[in-house]
Order: sequence, then C-alpha cells, then structure tokens
Amino acid sequence: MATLFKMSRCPQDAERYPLSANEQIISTMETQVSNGPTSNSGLPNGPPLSANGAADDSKTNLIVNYLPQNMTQEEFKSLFGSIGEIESCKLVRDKITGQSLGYGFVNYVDPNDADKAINTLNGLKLQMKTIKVSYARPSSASIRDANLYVSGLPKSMSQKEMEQLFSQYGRIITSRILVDQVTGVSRGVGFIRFDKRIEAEEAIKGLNGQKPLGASEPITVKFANNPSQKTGQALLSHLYQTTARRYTGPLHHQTQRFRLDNLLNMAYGVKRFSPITIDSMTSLAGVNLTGASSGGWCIFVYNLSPEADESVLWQLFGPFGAVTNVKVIRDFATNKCKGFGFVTMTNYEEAAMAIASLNGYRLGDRILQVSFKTSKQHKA
DNA sequence: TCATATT
Repeated sequence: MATLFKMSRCPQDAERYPLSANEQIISTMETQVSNGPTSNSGLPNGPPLSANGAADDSKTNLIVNYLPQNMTQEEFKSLFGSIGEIESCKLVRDKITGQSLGYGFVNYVDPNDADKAINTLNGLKLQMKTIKVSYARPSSASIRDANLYVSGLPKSMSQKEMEQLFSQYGRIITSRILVDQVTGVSRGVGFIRFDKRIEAEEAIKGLNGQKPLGASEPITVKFANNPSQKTGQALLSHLYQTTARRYTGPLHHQTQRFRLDNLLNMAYGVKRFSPITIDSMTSLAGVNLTGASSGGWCIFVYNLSPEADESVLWQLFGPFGAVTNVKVIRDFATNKCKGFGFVTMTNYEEAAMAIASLNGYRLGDRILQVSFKTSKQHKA
C-alpha cells in the first residue's frame, strides 16, 4: 500500500524523542523477505490440519516485526483488529522487564484477512519504524538462535553481495549491513538471519576467519548477541515507565515532581533539566486533565472521504507517537465513512504535535480538520 | 563489538 506521506524525523522529534545511542535509527539496508504460507492439505470441512494432525495456521498466522518500542498489546491488537477478526494475537515481551521486544504475532480467523493485513499493513510507518508483516513460519526450536553477527566486511561489500556469500549455507531470512548515519557508508558489520540454526552453524564453520573474494582482511562470523541482555538504558526506561504510572494524582508535591523529572532525565539520557511542561508530565503520569478521557487523548478528525478506513488514520497519526485506537464513523446503511473519525493517543505532547501537523493537511483533494475532541462533538 | 524474527 502506498504510504500517504513520507515521514522523516522533524527537528522537534529529536527533542521530543531523545534517544540513546543504541536506540538511534541507524540507516540500514535490509531485504524484506516474505515467508510464504506453508502448503497444507486442508480437509474439505473443518480447519486445515498438517501432517501431524495439529491445527495448521500457516495461512492465518502472521509475524509482525519492527514495531515501535512503546506500542502496547492493546495498540497492537487494535491496529491488526482493524483488518478483520483476530483469533489470537500477542506482542512479545521481555520476560523480566516486560518491555516489548518489537515484534508480535497475529492469528486471524480468516486467511483472507491475513493476506489483507500483509497487503495493507506491511511497510506501514509508525513513529520512526517501518513495520514488517509476513506469514509466521511454524514455530520450532530449529529456527531459533539462527542469527549471525558479521564484522570485518569490506566497506565496498553490498548487502546483496553479503547475502550471496552466505546463501550457500542456507535460506536467509533477513540480512542487514550497518551503515554510518551521516555518510551512509558501510561500517563493515552486519547481520544474517538464517531459516535454521544448523545453517547458521555451517556458515560460521565455512566463513569465520575467511577472506571474501578480493578482500584484504578476513571476516568474523559469530552468533549475534541475544536480545535478552538489556542495558541500563532499557532498565531505566522501564523504571521510568512503571514509576510514572504510579502517579495517579495531581503532581502538587514538589518531591514527586522532582523525582519524576529525574526519572525522565535518566530514562531519556537528558543532561540538563528537561523542559517538559507540567501538562506533558501529567499526561505521561496518566493524570487526567480536561480534554483527556481515561484512555488517552481523543482527537476529532473531520473531512475524511467516504472511502476512508482505519488504516488511513493509523498512517496519519502513528508517526507522531503512541496511538491506542482509531475509529472511522460510517453510515449504517452504506458502510461509507460519514466524513469523520476519532483517534486516541496516549501522550499529550504527541497528540498536540499530531494535531498541529495534520490540521489543514491535504489528504487527496480534502483539507483535514483535526482537533482535540470536544464535548459538543461527543454528542454527534 | 550488535539491530532486533518465532509465541
């Protein structure tokens, strides 16, 4: 699906989303492989079964990668539930910290909805991420820990050339070469994820310490670090999140406010006192102010076309921050959009930035009107 | 000397 607009990190984003070095989006080149649904001999009636008699969800079960770090299970379900009925879905989290690992699974009831989800949501830009939606491979121990870290690559080697080098050992699921943020030149390190762990092991045996054709230095090939080992950054971020949620009342206590500031500073690596306003702090702490409903900040979007659907709203607002829900209001009889919809965002600052940016935005031949929802509009 | 893909 064509994205509605190209998102780039605007200057304000750098202040609103101060990221640590290891959270910086480094430019990468990556193949978007699509795991095709595995074939199955479905029975005429009832759910399709694989050879061993287990339910075959190969045509309904999807894996979603590169999700924004702050996306919750509810947001995840809301996004993919906008496509069709979900049998089950799960945002995968760190067992210790509960932090999102940035990927999840969605199993639809109808294989057609799984297909639709791939076609409409793969490549969707949410915040500074581009999500990937593809069929999940059948879960198996043999496909775990198949990720390799490669260093010492010639700077001239492209991702394609690296894949060619490794493809002799098995099916490559993803590959990536890290490049310098500013110059775009290869840093000589990358990742190769094989379909099977055995294939990765063979690649290490065959390529570690070897010189690629025409290279002057040998490359190092080893298993990549496991994502489980979290750094202090992630722990602080987690600390901040869990602590902030405990503040349920107004921040009238100077000590509370000071502590929250400190947590914010630590979590985001800010050196000086963060110029975060009381409004944003209260919204971050889950405090209700006027205009906010319990689920977040509800935004009214007017002048949508009759064909508008939920994915349009996700695409418009997702890049600005955490979106918990979107809704297109439709005519009961025709099922066409009545020209408006609602978007709920978690954080005040992000909602305010989305409104400031999207109010007056031209969508097709229409100029959108975007504002916080008012009680008057609530009646409609 | 490392971004995140198997519930």
